[in-house]
Amino acid sequence: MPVTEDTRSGGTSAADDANGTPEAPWLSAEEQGAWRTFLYGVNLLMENISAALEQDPRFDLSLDEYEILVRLSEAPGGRIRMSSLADQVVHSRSRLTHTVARLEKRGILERVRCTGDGRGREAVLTDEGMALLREAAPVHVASVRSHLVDAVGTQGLLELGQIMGRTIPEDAPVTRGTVTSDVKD
Amino acid sequence: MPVTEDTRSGGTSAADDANGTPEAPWLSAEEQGAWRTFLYGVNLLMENISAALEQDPRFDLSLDEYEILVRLSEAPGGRIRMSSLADQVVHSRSRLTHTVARLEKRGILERVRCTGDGRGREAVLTDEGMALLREAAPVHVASVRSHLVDAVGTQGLLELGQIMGRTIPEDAPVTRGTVTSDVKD
DNA sequence: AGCTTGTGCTTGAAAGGTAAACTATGACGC
DNA sequence: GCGTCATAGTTTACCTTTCAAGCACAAGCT
Repeated sequence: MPVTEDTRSGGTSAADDANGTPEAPWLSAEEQGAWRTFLYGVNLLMENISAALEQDPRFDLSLDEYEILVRLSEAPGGRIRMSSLADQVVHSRSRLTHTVARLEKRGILERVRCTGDGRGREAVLTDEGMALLREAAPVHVASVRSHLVDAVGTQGLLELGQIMGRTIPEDAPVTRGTVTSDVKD
Repeated sequence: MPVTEDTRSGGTSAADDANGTPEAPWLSAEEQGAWRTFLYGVNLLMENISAALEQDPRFDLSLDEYEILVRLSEAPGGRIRMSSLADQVVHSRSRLTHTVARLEKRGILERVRCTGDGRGREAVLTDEGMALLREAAPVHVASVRSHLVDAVGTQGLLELGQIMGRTIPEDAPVTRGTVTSDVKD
């Protein structure tokens, strides 16, 4: 006896009837199925893509750590302020502090004071970090290809980016720039 | 100086030139942007949707725990074998053991021996668990609506499901059934 | 029966993540 | 310049996940 199932036939899931309660606007069976598939697919995809990077003994980088390196490598001067970096990779500040501390211990990046604002810190990619990233990048890209692009095609990937882009608020950090150029909707 | 950027103009990212090395078939700028947006969007979305459930003091359920309850509630007899459940929610066996142990301690489910195979265990949803799920479901659905469906529309959601479905292998557990019924591609 | 191998799940320690308190700096009012 | 408040990061304690054994039952062999 499913809990999250809508009984209304195919419908557009309108706001609920006019009694007082803020009644649950359930998802239609179709929506529900799509959401489940999406969630399962994303979980599996992330699992696979993380694994590709982690299992390679040359790196010892999680996908999250890799993302940090990528962001840094693309930033001017290879440096980004901690809080901004945290937002970009969607981590709590605390989590970023821990992760960056580990990476710093490995010599992959450094932390320096912000000039002009003594409170802030910037993470700066070291040459070793850059070298590691250069080694890891092809492996990562290959796994994105094999697990995602090969399955859904370039068009599918562009659509995924296009649609997910619509969930991202206007004032979100970075990313939105390169979203879509000439995808015909 | 970006590491993961393709220099070839707009291109279709063909397999590489004929020298020996398994050269990295980079992503085009478009693909790259889409992947980034997708990744960022998914991270943010999961963050938001988890938070909605976790912040409600009535439940104290992570999204992963919630997913476990949903799967159980939909299974015949409210029971699923541990390994199958692990696959369905994309957790390691160890992780599922720990999580289920915690849920069991809270009286939300029970673990019983499989009849016929003494090695296996089944997780069984208790009445309390079912009650909790019934309470939590509307909250979860509401957050999926507000963070995803309201942003991308029903059509967008169906497309997400459709496309992500293509990344899921044939022999994957469950989910694939309800993927799409009459989405025109 | 008695081994050996395989499978299903659990355990326990270490690594990683979360949440709340804490430190250090800057900003503002007076 | 001094008190208050806000902001940026870090620290600490606790909880969760991972990783590498480990235990229990099943299955096959001889």
